[in-house]
Amino acid sequence: MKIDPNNPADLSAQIAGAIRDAIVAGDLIVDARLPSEAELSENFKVSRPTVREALKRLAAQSLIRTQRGAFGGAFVNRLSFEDAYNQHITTSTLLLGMNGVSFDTACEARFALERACASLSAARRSADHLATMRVEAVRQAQPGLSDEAFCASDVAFHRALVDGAGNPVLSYQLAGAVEAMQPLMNMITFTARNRAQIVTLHSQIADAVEARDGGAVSAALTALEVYTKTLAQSVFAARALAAEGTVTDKAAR
Amino acid sequence: MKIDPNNPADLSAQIAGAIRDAIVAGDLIVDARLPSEAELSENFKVSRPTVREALKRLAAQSLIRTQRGAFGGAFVNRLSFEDAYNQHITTSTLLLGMNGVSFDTACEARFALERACASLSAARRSADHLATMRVEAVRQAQPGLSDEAFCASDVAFHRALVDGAGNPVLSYQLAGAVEAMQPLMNMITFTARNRAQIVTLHSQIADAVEARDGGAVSAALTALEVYTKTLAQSVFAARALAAEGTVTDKAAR
DNA sequence: TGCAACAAAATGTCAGACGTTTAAATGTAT
DNA sequence: ATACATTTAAACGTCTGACATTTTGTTGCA
Repeated sequence: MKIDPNNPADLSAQIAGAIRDAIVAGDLIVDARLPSEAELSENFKVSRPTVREALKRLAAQSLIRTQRGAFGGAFVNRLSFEDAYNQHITTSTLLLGMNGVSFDTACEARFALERACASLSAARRSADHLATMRVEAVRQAQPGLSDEAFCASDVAFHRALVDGAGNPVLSYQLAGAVEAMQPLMNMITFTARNRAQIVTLHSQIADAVEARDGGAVSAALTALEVYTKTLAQSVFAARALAAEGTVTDKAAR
Repeated sequence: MKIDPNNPADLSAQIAGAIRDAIVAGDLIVDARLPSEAELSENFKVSRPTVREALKRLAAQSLIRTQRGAFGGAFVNRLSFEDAYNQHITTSTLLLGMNGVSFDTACEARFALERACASLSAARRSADHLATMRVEAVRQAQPGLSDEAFCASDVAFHRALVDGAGNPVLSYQLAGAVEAMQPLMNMITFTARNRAQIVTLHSQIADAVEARDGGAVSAALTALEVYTKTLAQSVFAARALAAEGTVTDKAAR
């Protein structure tokens, strides 16, 4: 694991890679303590700042944690579901935002994945999950809600649906799809009628979950997907038209 | 964005967080150049090594890239699907490996997500995707294959199925679920009969995809899920029994 | 025995320096 | 004036050495 080709570039990246490989391969188990920075710098024949940069890279991925003081040091971190959630959400959000992913594509992926949870959630959801869904649906029906708060509640609703499946791996995977959509959803201005329609569909979903009818959950999700897409389409079309108008206005001057 | 509380801990983490927020919020767009390390260290009132540690954290998440030389520096990186794949796979693999996730839980999540792609892939797959699935199924039927190679081919097969849906967001999300299962699958020793059964189910899936019958794909996936679970169960049971035997042997001495 | 002071180990941070890479600016020759 | 070679400067990559801070363990005293 001490292998370090002498030349090409970025020693800290090479060192981080070597340690990461050791962790993934299981050579370094959870809570194992890495050698101190001074020892690492000696082993790898590099300076301490270089070692530190490598360790920071690993810390950024939650692969290690550091502890100060005597008998402190860097320890292999147990990657918690929460850390993984957050990383996944950040990555997914940036991926959608930076690659010109269309609303339809993201929407399709999100609802396809959510339907994957439908029958499991219908079968296993606890009373808590159902209650959360009901609470969020009520919140969404309140008139004074800002668009951002509406979207946040939407995420919470779907989160409860997904968590109802009782499979943390599924929840983790879905977190990226559901939460990463929020910036795209926030671009939409919802009219009162839009919201009412969405709340109706949410209530249908909750009803189906309450009845433990996976098929109905799936169908309601599909209806919501279709409605969301048409809604987005009309909003974007209106916006494009407005932009066109602005251009025309400018040209007319 | 220059805000930096004076005290608590880990300046480099705070700086990395501030820059990351600026990127996620869109204040720093793709390919924008960050100030030089010297300028950043002046702005944040910290030393250059500290700034560098912060930048390495961001580089570890593929949020920035650095370029040497005049007019070089740190630039906001366009997060590619490939970078995101790899990060997601690493995170997912560690998450499963470190948290005692049961085989059944991971398996359930994987197949639930894969079924989410079934109808889309049946409808949209190209001839290439189908051909890849056929090739991998043939490869899996060859006798001399090692268990690792068999599992790798399994991943390639399912990868083609998922990619057939033609939705890169879906492919990205699924990559974590499918590839992260491989270490768990590698723990299973497949008999010739096991493999034959799996190849049969893979062929059924390919047939259904060829016929563009999403329902049949979904059903075959479910059959494969059930078979995989029973297979794993028997393998683990046999292994537990063997361990028990060893203990008994030792006790008998 | 119990508590306080001290020592040691480790990370966190800083300052300054040198090497290397790269692109732009400059200069020279055709 | 253009083309090419040279110089220059900006920036990152790395190193050395030092100090600050935090935490733990141990010693010493009451």
